[in-house]
Amino acid sequence: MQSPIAILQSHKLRITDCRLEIIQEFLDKNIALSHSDLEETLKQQFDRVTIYRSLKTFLDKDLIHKVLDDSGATKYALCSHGETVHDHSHEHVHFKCETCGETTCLEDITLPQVKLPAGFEKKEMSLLVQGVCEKCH
Amino acid sequence: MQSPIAILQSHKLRITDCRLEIIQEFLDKNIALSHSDLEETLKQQFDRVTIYRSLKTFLDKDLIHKVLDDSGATKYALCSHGETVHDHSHEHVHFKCETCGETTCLEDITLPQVKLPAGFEKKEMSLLVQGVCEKCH
DNA sequence: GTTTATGCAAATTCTTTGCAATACT
DNA sequence: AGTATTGCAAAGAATTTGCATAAAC
Repeated sequence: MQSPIAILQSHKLRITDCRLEIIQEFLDKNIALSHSDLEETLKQQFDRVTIYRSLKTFLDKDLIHKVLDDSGATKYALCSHGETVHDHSHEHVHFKCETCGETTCLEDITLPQVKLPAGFEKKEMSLLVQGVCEKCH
Repeated sequence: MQSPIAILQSHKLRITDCRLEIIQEFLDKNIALSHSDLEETLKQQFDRVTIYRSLKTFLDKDLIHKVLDDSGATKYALCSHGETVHDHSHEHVHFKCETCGETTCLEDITLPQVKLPAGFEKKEMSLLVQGVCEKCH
């Protein structure tokens, strides 16, 4: 299905060890990851800066997106697990477990229309639900 | 209505200049503020650390809450502007303007019920809408 | 008078930048 | 070969901690 190499190629990015491992980690874990999460878990040891720059590049190329988090940590997740890259789901729904701290994407949930006050233009919506996940019950 | 002194007293907190000014700033601006926002705008010059600790104390006492932000900055807003301190506090709806960067609370909007997958327990929900506010149009 | 908050110094963590060396296409 | 990425050093934010002084109750 989705291989790290294919993902990089489809975003016209050069294939490097660091990038491959980061993407692999996102695919494996399937939860939102922060820079320090990656720094700790990547098998190979990469420079902190390299990981920062990889994340920035991925953000710029819409390969990952930021996931809201209340802890102050900046977390990221892969965009559109499926194939539709252009579809640009500007709606993000995530669940963060207060016990284990893991943030997962709730794929199936669609956000209702929100009617904003006059003069406000909506471009993007993110819903973060916090509670306890099934693993921690 | 809501005076900084009354707010501190009702939360059983000592009344100090720094705390009063921080609360006054939240009341005046009525937008989510970060530590550095406060550091820049408070009339009196307080130590960075004092502001950090005031915010932490306010968080602990549920006088303020964190407001989600994609920029990495940790922002805060007063809890329950009105008097109703009951259940509504567990739903936050905010609008962040991509142009001016200001985050405002959308009081009137109520979040729809979200049905989580089995095993997930919901405790809190935060919706962040991003776009352009009326001032920036 | 006791308790709590403040200011200062300093330590940590988080993130960015410049530059030469290296790897990718 | 030419361009982009990496690693290293170092700078700059953001946040936390310890301790003596000062302020609040």
